[in-house]
Amino acid sequence: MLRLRFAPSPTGFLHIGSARTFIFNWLYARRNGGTMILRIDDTDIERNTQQSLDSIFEGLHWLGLGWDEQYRQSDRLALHKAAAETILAKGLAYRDFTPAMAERESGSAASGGWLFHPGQREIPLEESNRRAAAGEKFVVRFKVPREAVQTVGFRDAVYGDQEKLAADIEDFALLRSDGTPTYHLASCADDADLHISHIVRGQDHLTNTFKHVLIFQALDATPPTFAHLPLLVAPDGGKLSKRKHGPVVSVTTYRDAGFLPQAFINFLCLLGWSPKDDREQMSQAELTAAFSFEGINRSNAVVNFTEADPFDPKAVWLNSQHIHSLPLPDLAAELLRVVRAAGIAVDEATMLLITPLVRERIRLLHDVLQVADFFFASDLPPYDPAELIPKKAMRLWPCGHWKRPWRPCPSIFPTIRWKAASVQRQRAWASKPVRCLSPSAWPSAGARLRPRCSVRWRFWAARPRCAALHMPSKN
RNA sequence: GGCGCUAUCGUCUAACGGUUAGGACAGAGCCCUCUCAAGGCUUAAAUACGAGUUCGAUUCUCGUUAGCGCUACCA
Repeated sequence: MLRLRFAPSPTGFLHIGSARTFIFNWLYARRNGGTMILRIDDTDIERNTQQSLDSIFEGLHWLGLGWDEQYRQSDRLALHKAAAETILAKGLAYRDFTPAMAERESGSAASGGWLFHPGQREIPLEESNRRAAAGEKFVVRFKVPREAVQTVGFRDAVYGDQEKLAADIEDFALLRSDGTPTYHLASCADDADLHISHIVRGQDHLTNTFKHVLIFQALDATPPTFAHLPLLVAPDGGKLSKRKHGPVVSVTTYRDAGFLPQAFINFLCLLGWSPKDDREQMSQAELTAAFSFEGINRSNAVVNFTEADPFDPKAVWLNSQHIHSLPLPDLAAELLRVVRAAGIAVDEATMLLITPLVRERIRLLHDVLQVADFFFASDLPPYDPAELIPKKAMRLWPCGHWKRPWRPCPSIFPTIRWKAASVQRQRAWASKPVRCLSPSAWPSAGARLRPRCSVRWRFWAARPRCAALHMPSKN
């Protein structure tokens, strides 16, 4: 049974990178008939905010993809603690009584490469139990096996086989000194309990996965399939952060600027994933049908934006394409919502009349407020009548168009003109020098070429003439 | 510092080891056009660097460089 999960933590608004992770999880689940689970990873009580939680649900609801099951880690603390007890009882973890502050000083910065606190690993279980019962503060750490096990490995569906020396993995914490589980423990315990089959998440967790594999093994659970996604980064290659880049990294900003959710999803999918057949505009059904881990790229993708132009131009273009292909009544309904939200009273019938007039002029839904403002104004600003084209200068042509009389009607003349142009173009192509026609001009002259190569070369040499034949016709 | 991951036009990306390195966005030009769009056509623009394997490397291997990630009682 296929079970996928998206596990955001409510420590900030819904980030576009998180949204993409959700979308990829969802696409894989829907593509293969799996179950989509939303799990709120709220183990960090101090940083959680209700506002963040609201932002996450707001964003996810706008995307409109939905999920099948929903959990909250804070409801499952007993499970996490039980998991920690199990690992401790097996002798695969130990209590570390080092005070929290001392660690910072003697930690990674000074020695460079910190693995564990000396002496803590070897404390006998009886002494450990006694000190814990006496009320001494401790952290439960995973006892990374460094003698028996040489390497930890797993196969990533995107990055391939991964292996790491156990000697390079530090003894990470499972339980904090206040008894609450850390992310690593809570996440793995829940993934095992919920029978998650595929973990699709950001590449920032790639090196954490070695730790997670160890936890899964300690819990006698088979590790799920992992698929890590390349990260979304800012134009300077750095991390996308709200503090540095403002609201452009929040999903709700795109909603409020007039993006269509399907266009936004389309855009995010094209960042780090490709259908490999040059398709750009894709519907939700097409995306679902085409999605696979093989199409996922391995390098980080830049989201292009500037202060003057806060949205990636490609996202805006995709949005305009989705607007063009949206049925008129649907688009009218969307625009009506936007216009009414701006405090303008319009009825549906009027909006339906305005929509075809603005459809090709708007790239974001909110552009309608500028492009069609004169429809909503009760009195127009003053203008120079000389700028207007007098009606009598126009003439109704047989084809049904209003045109100036001295200009030919487009449906009568262009056929001939286009033909002329086409002939000219063909001549231009024919006169263009075609390289590599003779074998002596082939690269590495004299080298033995396989037969199929020469077939290819002939095809390429013949291409210009084919191109002339495939010139699009006017109608 | 240690460990890991990555590297194709400005950006997103394509290319069984054999292509004139393809497409899209953004840019430039032309056409269409009463305007603005939309659309059509054209154009400029890339395999980070250095070795190796091979008849042949964007593709495989190694090194260098650069970027990113992890290295928390954050997630």
